Order: sequence, then structure tokens, then C-alpha cells
Amino acid sequence: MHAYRSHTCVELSEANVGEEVRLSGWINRKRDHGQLVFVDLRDHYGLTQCVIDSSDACFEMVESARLESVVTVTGEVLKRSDETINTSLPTGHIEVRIEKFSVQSAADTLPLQVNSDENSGEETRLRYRFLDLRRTRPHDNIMLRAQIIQSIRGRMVALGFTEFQTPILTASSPEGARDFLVPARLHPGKFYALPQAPQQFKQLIMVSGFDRYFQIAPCFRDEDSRADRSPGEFYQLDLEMSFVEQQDVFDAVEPVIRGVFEEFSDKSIDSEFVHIPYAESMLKYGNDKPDLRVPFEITDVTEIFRDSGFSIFAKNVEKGAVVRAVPGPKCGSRAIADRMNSWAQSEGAPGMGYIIYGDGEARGPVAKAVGAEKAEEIRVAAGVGDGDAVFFACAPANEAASLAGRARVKIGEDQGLIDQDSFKFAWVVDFPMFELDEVTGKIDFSHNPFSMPQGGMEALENMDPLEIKAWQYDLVCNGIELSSGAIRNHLPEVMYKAFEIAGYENSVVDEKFPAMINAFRFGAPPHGGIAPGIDRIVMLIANEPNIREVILFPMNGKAEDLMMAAPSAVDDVALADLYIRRVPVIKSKSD
RNA sequence: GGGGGUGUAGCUCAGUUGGUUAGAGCGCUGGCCUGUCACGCCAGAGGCCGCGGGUUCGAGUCCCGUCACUCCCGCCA
Repeated sequence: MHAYRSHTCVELSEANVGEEVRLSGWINRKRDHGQLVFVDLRDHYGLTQCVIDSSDACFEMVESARLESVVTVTGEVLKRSDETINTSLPTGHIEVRIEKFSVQSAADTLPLQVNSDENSGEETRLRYRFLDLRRTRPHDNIMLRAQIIQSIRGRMVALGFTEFQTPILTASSPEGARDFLVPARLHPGKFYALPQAPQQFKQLIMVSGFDRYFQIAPCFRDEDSRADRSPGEFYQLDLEMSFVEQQDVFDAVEPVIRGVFEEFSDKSIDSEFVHIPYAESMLKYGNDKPDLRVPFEITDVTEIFRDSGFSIFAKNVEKGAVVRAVPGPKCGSRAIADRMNSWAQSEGAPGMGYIIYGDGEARGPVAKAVGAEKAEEIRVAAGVGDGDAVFFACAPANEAASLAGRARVKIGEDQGLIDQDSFKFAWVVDFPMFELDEVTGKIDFSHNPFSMPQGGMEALENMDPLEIKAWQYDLVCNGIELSSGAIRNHLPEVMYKAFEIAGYENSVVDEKFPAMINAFRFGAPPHGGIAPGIDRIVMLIANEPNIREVILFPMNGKAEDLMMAAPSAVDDVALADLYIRRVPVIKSKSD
């Protein structure tokens, strides 16, 4: 017989009754009846109940073995009597009589409870991740992730995409997020950077003539974490296609995403992903990642408040502010309105005006100030009725949109109006090519500098830069940005011109993007692509509120790996090899 | 960098208006229990109430500071 096991802990059934078997695994739980002990033995595959009574030689060993110790059990498979069958276990019709018992590895008192569905504190979970991962839900999440990635690979290959690996040590790029830098031993004073995404490589793969590329690609960005953003590193389904327009990319990606979501989740999915222009999304949803599960939209009511009796808004509108109205279904009470107002203050806004509609009339300070006629206009514009409320965000357009957007989601959540059993996908399209930097007042790329402007060279030469749209798109699901992509700019002259508008001379392009600009001089196919975030896809399908739940060994919010104790100090000898010297950290008061 | 939340036994948590000896479940140690499957019963050990200062006759509880974890804003082409 094998030294450790003849079967796994899920395999045995009535068919094996009478066989001598050997199982190895962890002690999940024990039930000690004094003269009779039950041991639930757990491995990756399942649970098998093992049993021993005091007449047996190894009884005391079994009785004293601690939970989570790794043990090997040898014995006969017994059929359970009808009254003792456990129908909630696949192996519940049998049990194994412990005839030989050995402890392969004893466990200390546990820092977290493995056989519990309750999460321990985050720090404990991360420090003892190998214990946390034994628990059912984390274990299942990681298996789900592996299966999703496997399914994605299969789907991509079936569509004629080929998986390539791209470099991990590459050049720092001036745009975008903060880079992780790696000192170059052979080049004192110089650094590699970890790729924020294989962006330039995948475009160069197209220029190299490979037509359809994909990769489950690690991406590295030194930016702060969020619940849906792991610090440091994450994975994208990176893909790129030659000779395509925007709709071709959608047609390729949509079935893959829908297929994966349908394969691994029971939630409903619309048959077609809606297309929402960026400007419309900002207006109706207050952001570029709309949660379409919230069953109401924001309306612009600026003109109703212009010259109205509500002087605070009227004055702000005169100065260029806008007013956005957020419907509040069943929010027609003073208590809810007050709660929204203090919520808005906690979000950094001065507050949130409101009108309450009830018994055929409009109530509240705003309603009084603007009069019944305008209050009715607002009610119709917002599409609400008796018992509802309307909340107002009055500020410069970006700020008002943002506050209204957050209020919309909050109302949806608070009022229980979000369908928890659906995935609502949307393509957000027509992103602006450029935007105004609010601090410097300069024009800059609003998204990806490698995107093709809609209208090409002609648009760059003749239009107001802020009016130019790009062939740039996001895929959004339930208010989470799943992916971002674009039709790329493959024309050197158009690229120079675009960078020129953003304030960069040709020489900057030549210096910072030598590969791209060189490549585009030797016959570059028109191409485009997208890069859905793997971690976020798994997080949505697993129905987890935090991205750490779908990552094997995640870092904490401060980008530390508590289990491995990374980052860590290194000695001066290692630094000297790299021509690096430590300097004291100087903390100024302004820090 | 800024704001919010949390921090009490190995783990998950309770702890009233500031008032005697800080509790429960799980786990751990010991005892009882031969059909449990979150087994049951009895007993015990285990506490710098995150840390430091302050107010007070008296602080787990109030105040200030600080640290840790977390969520959000900034940031994330």
C-alpha cells in the first residue's frame, strides 16, 4: 500500500465497503465520546469520517492529536447504519475504522480557526495565509480563479489568439502610474522597471506580424490599494488584434467575458452589452463606470435653478456651476433627507439639497424657495412621484457629477434597489482624447497616449483638443471597471501631433518611446486591443467584496507581504553591488 | 498626504451613565460520556482591555497623542 494514501478524502463510497484503505490529511474536527472518537479527516478533495474506540491500541494517540495536525489513517471502510448516514457529505454513507494511526506533522494551537466560516482579523489571515487558505471559502476561491483562467485560455485559443510571454524587466515609462524600479547591476545608476502592463510589447507583437495576441499578464503599479485594487501587482487578460476597428474588439471580447461569467455564475446577464458614450455616462451616472443595477438616473436641472428663488444654487449657476438631480425612490421623509445631507458632508460636499414629494405637494426649504411650479418641473425631470425625494448636487460639472454619482449608488444600496443577482455590463465609449489638468491648466492625455484620436490627423489639426474623442473604451460591470482598451495610433505623424498637443516635442517621443516610433516607420498594421482585469473578474464571479479574497498570497493595504515579511531590508554588501547607498529618510513637517 | 471605522483571552465577539473580582462561544488542559457529524456534560488555565500620556476618589468606558488593521478621497496613462 502507498505510504500515505490509497484514496483521497472524497473518493470512498459504499462501493469500497470492506476494503482496507489508507487516507492522509488534516484533522478538521474531532468528536470525542470518551470510549469512541470520530475524526473528520480533510484533504483538498473533501472530508471522510474516521472512527476509533477505546479497545484499539492507538486510541489515545487519536484522542490527543490536535486539530490541523497532518495524520495518516489506515483501516477498513465500514458501511454506516441507516440512522448514522450523513447526507450532507459525499462520503457520508461510509466511515473508516482507524486501525493504524500516525501523526505526520503535529499542529500547535492555531492562530486562526480553520474549520470555521468566520473570517479572522485581516492581519492574522495574511500572516498565516497558508492556514487561511485551508478554509473552505478561500480554498474554493483560489480553485475558482484557476478554473476561470483555464476557461479564458481555452476560449482565447479557440478564437485564434496565441499566448506570448513579454519581458518582466523592462524600461520605465514616463506616463501613467508610479513604476517599480529594479537597479541594473551592469549599468550603475540605471534602472529597469517592472511593466505596468505589456502595452508597448503587445503593440510591437502586432507590428511583428503576429495578428492576435493574448496573455494572462502580470502588471506592476506602485499605487495605493483599494478594495478592488491590490497593491503592487495584478493580472490582466491582455490582448491585441491587427486590422481591427473598435467593434471588432468588442465582438471578440464580449463572448469571452459573457461565456466565462455564464460558465461560473448563476447571476443573470443581459444578452447585449450596452454602449454608453463617456459624456452620457458622466451625466446620467456621475462617473465612467456606471452601476446599471441601480434602477434610476441622474438628470441635469441647471436651467431650472438659473435665476430661481433658491439663491445659493442660482448664484453658483451664474458662476458656471451645474445642478444635478438624483432621484430618491421612497426617500420622501425628513429623516432620510437629513441622513443624505450629513452623508454628503462626510463625503466632503457642503451638503445635499433636497425636495420631498408627498400628498401632491413639494416640501422642504428648496421647494419653498423655488416655488411649486419649478418644484413640479424638477419632479417631472427626475421622474419621481409621491413619497419620493430628489437630491441635488450643485458644483462645477465634474464635482457635481461625482457627488451625484456616489449619491445615486448610495440611495440604490440603502433602499435595497440593487438587483444582487445580475451582472450589468456596459461598454463606455468615446472617451475624450485630452483633458485639462485642473492644477496646471495644461492639456494632457486623458487616458492612453497610444490611442487613435477619432478623426485622425484632421481632428488633431482642426478641432478644439478638448472636443476630440479617442477610440478608447472601457468595459464596466456592476460599477466596477473591468477593463480598458483602445484602437491604437499606429501612424508616427499622428503620434507626434498628439504628443505635441499634450506639450511634448517630437524629441520626447523619440526618447521615451523609441521602440514604438521606430516600429511604426516600418509598416505597422492598424491594431487595437483591451485588457480585462483577471482579479476583478474572479472577484465579481466569486461574489467577494475584496480583491484579496481571490489572490493566493496578497499583500496588505500598505503593500507588505506579512507572511514573507516583504519588503525587507538588505545588507550594505548587496546594495554596494548595485551602486546604491542608503540615505537617512528626512521627514519634513509638511509630510 | 487627508478623512472615517475598528482594536478586550490563541480565535470570534459582548461589556450599561465612568463604579466591586472584565464575560460568552470556539480553541487549549484535565475529567465524564460507544454513534457523533457545529456531539453533549463538568472543571481549569489563559487578559499590559493595542501602546503612551491626561482628566477623575475611581478609566476597558471620557480627553490628547501614537501604532496596527481596514474602508474611502488623493493617486491608479
